[in-house]
Amino acid sequence: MSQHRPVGTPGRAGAVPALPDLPEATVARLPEYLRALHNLAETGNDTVSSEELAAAAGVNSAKLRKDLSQLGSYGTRGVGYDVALLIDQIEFVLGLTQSRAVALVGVGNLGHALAGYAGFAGRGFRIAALFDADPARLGEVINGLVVRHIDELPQVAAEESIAIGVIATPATAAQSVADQLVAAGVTSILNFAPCVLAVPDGVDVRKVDLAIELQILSFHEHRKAALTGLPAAAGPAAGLGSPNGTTPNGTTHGGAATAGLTALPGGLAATGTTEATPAGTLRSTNAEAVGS
Amino acid sequence: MSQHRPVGTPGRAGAVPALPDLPEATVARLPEYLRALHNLAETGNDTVSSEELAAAAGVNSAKLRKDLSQLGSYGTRGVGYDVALLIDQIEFVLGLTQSRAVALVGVGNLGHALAGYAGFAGRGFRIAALFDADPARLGEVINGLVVRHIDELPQVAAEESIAIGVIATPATAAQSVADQLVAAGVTSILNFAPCVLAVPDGVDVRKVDLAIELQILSFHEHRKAALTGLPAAAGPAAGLGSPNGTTPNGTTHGGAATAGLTALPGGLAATGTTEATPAGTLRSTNAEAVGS
DNA sequence: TAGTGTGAAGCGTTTCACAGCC
DNA sequence: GGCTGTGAAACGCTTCACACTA
Repeated sequence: MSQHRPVGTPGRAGAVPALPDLPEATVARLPEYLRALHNLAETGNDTVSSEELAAAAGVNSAKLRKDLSQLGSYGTRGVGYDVALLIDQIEFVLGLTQSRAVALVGVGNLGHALAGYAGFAGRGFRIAALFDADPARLGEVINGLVVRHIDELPQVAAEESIAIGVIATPATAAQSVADQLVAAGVTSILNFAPCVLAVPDGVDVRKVDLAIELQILSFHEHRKAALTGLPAAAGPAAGLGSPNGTTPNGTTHGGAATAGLTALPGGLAATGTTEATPAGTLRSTNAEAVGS
Repeated sequence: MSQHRPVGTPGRAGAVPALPDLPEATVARLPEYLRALHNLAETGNDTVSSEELAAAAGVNSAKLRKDLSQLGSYGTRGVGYDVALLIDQIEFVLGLTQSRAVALVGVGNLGHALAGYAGFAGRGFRIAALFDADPARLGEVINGLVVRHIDELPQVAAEESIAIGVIATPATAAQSVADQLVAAGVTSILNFAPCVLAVPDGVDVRKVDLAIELQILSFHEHRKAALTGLPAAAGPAAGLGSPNGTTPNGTTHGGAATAGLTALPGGLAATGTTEATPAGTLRSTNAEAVGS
């Protein structure tokens, strides 16, 4: 494996060269590397060492090198990585050489924010259509897009070649929306509703749940309080030790944070693609929601 | 370890009994179990088997049992778990017996949505204060709270005993905000800005980045397309196989999804608490933002 | 009989340390 | 000399399978 196949030549997607079987953990970090690389490129850097890039992405250099080597990366010993080249490589692997059309369902509180989010276009995504079931919201124009009824999803999805859907509805509606997305040909779903979705094989689901993120932080607060013997939050940064120490668990206190999971009882926060359950089963009904 | 210490008696937090050293992966799943349990309680269930609860939470029963046994759980062989008791246990471990005050910084697009999010109160959190640096936004009332200038953070944090901060500002402002939060005594941060934060030891950071979530989904789309030989998205659900099959990687296609990481180049999506970098270093400057 | 609790095996990920190359 | 690429060790998490118990 001294020269792992380059993963395919960036530039034209279409020849679709064999994609390597990247570890999920690596895939999850590539976007972070990509962001760091774009920053470096903007500040005029042509090359980076694994040490520098790792610092910018919040990981250690060994991990970064191993991740990049999985791509059959183009580093130069004694020098580092070519920033522009690496950007192309990663964008190719992530399938970002084409702009992907995304359907957003649920234009409530959160849905509005997502629809207005500027960070998509620059990252390879285009919100192609907005949907909702609430008649009161239909016709509303958000960021230049009209809110359509969810029944129009099949046609629009076909017209716009939509393969990715975002669910920002209340939990009660999420499963039904997921079913409709799948029926319309969507094969990847980002779910902001606080519930578990059952989808057929071949469909990827990622969950983002804010409340769960906060609850995980709460656990650590609780632990810290238990350790110091203080019941509540202490005053301004009292005994903060030396910068960055890594806890056995991988949970790092201090330093740049990155890693873990999430899910929120009525909110946001993200988990990866995983686990299987008897599809069609469970249809949890959580009152509070994110969207409308 | 036939009878792992019960983790402490739920009810009064203050005696602060020794919290067990839970694996991060377990901690990240507890909130999901909790949500599932609340759903079950609402539908009148008094007890659940590991099989049922696992299905409702989107994990397999072995994992669930192992997780709950870490808490020194109160299951009954041949019967299952007492729903109410388990809820108490998990809420205690997560430190949710008290309502935690949260400071939200950045009331732009996303910040607004978060401030108006109803799912907090019911989950043990209370947004106690809103901050922004933009003079145009000061004084604005969102959901009953006035937007204050970030300079007021120290006083307010002390008055309200705020230990958790949420950053929903542009990436350019995030590090500075984090520094101010830490200086005000905040020891847990949920970061929605697409950048790596450097914080002192003892402070936990979790990152939520929507664009990264989408990019991870994009990778899977890319892979699926490469496998089927189709360049773009196929039409409506064509050859979807049997429900739920688990891929070697842990990445599951189909079935309920949960797990992984996230981070978004200008957006949302969550990662866990982790990794360390030379604190104080890097201060990436990413143009596009989330908040104002 | 039904279902929890848990050693032990299996896997994936992280970290180490260094060979190899520029 | 400096830095990448990578075997191999270490670690943590997941899954299995079954002893144990209500």
